Amino acid sequence: MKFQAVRGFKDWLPEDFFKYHHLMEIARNYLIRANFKEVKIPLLEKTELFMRTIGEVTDIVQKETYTFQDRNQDFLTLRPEATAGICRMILEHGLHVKPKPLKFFFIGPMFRHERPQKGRLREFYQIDVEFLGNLTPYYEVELLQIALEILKKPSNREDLFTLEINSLGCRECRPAFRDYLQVSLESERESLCDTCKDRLYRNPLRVLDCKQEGCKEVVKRLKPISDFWCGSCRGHFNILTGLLRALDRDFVFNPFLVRGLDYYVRTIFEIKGKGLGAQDTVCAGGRYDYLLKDLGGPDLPATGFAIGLERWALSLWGEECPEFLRKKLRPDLLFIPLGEEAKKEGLKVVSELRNQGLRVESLFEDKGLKALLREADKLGAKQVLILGEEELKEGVILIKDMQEGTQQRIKMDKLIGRLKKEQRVEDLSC
RNA sequence: GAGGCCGUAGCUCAAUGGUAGAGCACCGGGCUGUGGCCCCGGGUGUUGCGGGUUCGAGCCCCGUCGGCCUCCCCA
Repeated sequence: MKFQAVRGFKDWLPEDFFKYHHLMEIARNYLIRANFKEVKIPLLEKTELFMRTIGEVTDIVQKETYTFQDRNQDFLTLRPEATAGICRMILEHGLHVKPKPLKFFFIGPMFRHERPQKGRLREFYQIDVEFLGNLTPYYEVELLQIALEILKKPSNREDLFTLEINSLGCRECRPAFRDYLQVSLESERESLCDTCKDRLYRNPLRVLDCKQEGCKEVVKRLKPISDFWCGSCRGHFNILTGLLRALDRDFVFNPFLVRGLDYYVRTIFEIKGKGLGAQDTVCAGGRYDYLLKDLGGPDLPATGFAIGLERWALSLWGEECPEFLRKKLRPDLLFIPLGEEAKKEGLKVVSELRNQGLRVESLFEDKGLKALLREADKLGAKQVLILGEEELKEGVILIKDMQEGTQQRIKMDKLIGRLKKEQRVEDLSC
């Protein structure tokens, strides 16, 4: 084969499409019910936007973006996440003056140049949800509930997902923790891995997230970030977790949870899926209270999360396409004409049936009825319409139920009424 | 970006360094007015690609591309 898809980029075959579309629709419907508004942002932004928001020294910006110069020599970057673009959109269109809270969601592909493995692609879809406004813990818990409800909806199983939560503190209290980290890590510098030695100066919080044994040992002896929370952050977090408990929502307080994007402050969280291997974060998010202001906008607290579509599907069904979705690949009706006249008439019939909302496949083949029925069987058609010379003459058509094996002849002009009554054409989209 | 394992037909997988195979799928026929079953026939292939070693390479070596796993990072 001469050409193959670019590494880490995947085709969606029909089974995949049904799978992903099904999940996107579940998320979309749920978010609309919570009165979030769907938006679309461009695939590309000026590179500068991502450097300013995600952070210049983050891994994402330093080594994972698809960045290039266009014909005007402008530096452009394929979006590695959606929050930056949404904030830009809000400010560019002055949406921040509209009544609060602002609630948006966006579904689309993101791009990161990482080494592909299970659950990690270079082009992957995110369901991105953003909430901007006067952020009380109630709103935050509401948002967490939305994430959890969406994730469990397709399977109705909550046990597939676990919520981990932490607070990074605000701009008042985080510097103290950062200083403490730097000082105490400095004294144990020799036990740290090379990347962490580097992180010590550039982004010490990330050492907390390191998986190297040596670093983990050091981290274990540190005081948790919660010791440094200011009164306001502490109070906020306690109310939030209290609400979760009152709602019987399971969660794990993980004081070592950090995020890879610099704009996060205060509450952050990850939802991990089962059976996913190393890449098990299905959903992640948190607050970015200062982001809008840093971009020259108003002081507007905000929070959001993103669900990784492919990972979500993996956690639910593995690589498989579940039977209930596979079924939807099959046509309800298959039209089989016999002879040239029947084919001509058939063009009218199938068109009319489709206009009435029925899902119809046609087989304009020069084969015998036996062969055509065999095709019908392979296609999994529920019912077959047979139109031959005899039927044409009499103005009738045959309806054969493939499962029952029964067959009826019916007047052409009564066909549509009859089918509409019988067939409950549900959601044809997916 | 680093390390390990892997790459044979559309799919799942065989083949001691000695003529590339099986099952499923697919195509044609038995079968031009009634499917599922059955029977017959067909291998559909640049063994990922490019070099090298060898009388001879799917097998050994090097490179490369791709996949999986781990690190890293995150959705």
